[in-house]
Amino acid sequence: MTEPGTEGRDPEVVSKFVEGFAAQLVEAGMQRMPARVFAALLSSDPGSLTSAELGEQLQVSPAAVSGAVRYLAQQHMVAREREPGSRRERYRVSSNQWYEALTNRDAVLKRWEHALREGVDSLGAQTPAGRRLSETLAFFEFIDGEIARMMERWRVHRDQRYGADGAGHVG
Amino acid sequence: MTEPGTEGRDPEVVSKFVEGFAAQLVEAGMQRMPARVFAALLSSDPGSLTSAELGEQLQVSPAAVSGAVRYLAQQHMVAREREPGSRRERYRVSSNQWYEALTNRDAVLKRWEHALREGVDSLGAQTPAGRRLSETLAFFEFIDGEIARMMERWRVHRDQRYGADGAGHVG
DNA sequence: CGCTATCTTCAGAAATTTGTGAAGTTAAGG
DNA sequence: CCTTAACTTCACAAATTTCTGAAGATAGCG
Repeated sequence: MTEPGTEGRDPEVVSKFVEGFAAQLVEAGMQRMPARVFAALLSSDPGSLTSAELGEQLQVSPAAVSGAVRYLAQQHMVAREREPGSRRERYRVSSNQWYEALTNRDAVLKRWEHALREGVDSLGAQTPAGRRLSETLAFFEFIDGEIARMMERWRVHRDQRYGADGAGHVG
Repeated sequence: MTEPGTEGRDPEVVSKFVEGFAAQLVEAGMQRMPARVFAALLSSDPGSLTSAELGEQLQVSPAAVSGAVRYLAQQHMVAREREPGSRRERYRVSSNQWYEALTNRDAVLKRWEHALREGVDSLGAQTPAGRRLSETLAFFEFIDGEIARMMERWRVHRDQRYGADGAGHVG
């Protein structure tokens, strides 16, 4: 029987999930390497891996890992942490990671809204096109506010389920 | 010589919005040509253009328009309509289009959820990794339900703003 | 101080994606 | 039916993206 540590897992089973889930992310628009790295981290037992471990598991160069991790960090999809007393770095995900990423997603929405406002101004608020842009803008503004409230509800929901202090959940 | 749908408008102003907004969509992960076509439709006065009009405005071949429109139709981002008494086709957007597209987005979420469930099963629900996947799955299931209710609230909000029968808004 | 483990950057090869011209298909109109 | 306008498909060329190996930078450790 296998220990509940990283060592006792069937690498092929893990790899099958990693590649399958990554493929779904790719299909939804994510770049391939970031998707694979994220899936690998998500399905690791400690929730974090080093650059070397990622490179070995995914069979890619350190450079590829470096690029993917930089991208993921920018998107708030992974946290980088320095291992104390070592020059190694660990890349970490939590089960909460999508919440974090989505929360920081509204920067994109804000830019869309800005572009739409410019469009309304330059095409004329009274033109048919201007009105369409304006209504589209209203939708995004609505969504914007809703997402914030939705995330707050998720926090409550999760705390009820896993405990308000986070004890007993994976992190 | 003004094109239908661009009468009295400064093509350069229109183009500036189209390319700017398309660039934002591209940055968020959308393919370039679909993004440009969508932006062009959104900022047209009639809310619809023919293949030829799109090709001319964006300076691309009919083949490129065809490909972009097929993609957009699959994503529920444009509607195709046959012009009666003509062999021409019109591609249409409404200010409501993002609502439509987002509503149909949950097919993606469902596939993610499916992949995560497989992961929980194959890695073991009692392992740390399995628990993390399980909690991630719970988040998506929560989001799933929330989005449906959010869209219903948008419908109500929009009807209050523009009238329940849709009169007076751009379509 | 060097030594070396570790990550990052960079130029270029390889793979993928994207857009074109041309041929193919479909259907309106005579 | 035949012609022809209009969209679609396809093979290929061009542009872009992605990944690698190698060189470079950084920082712990002796």
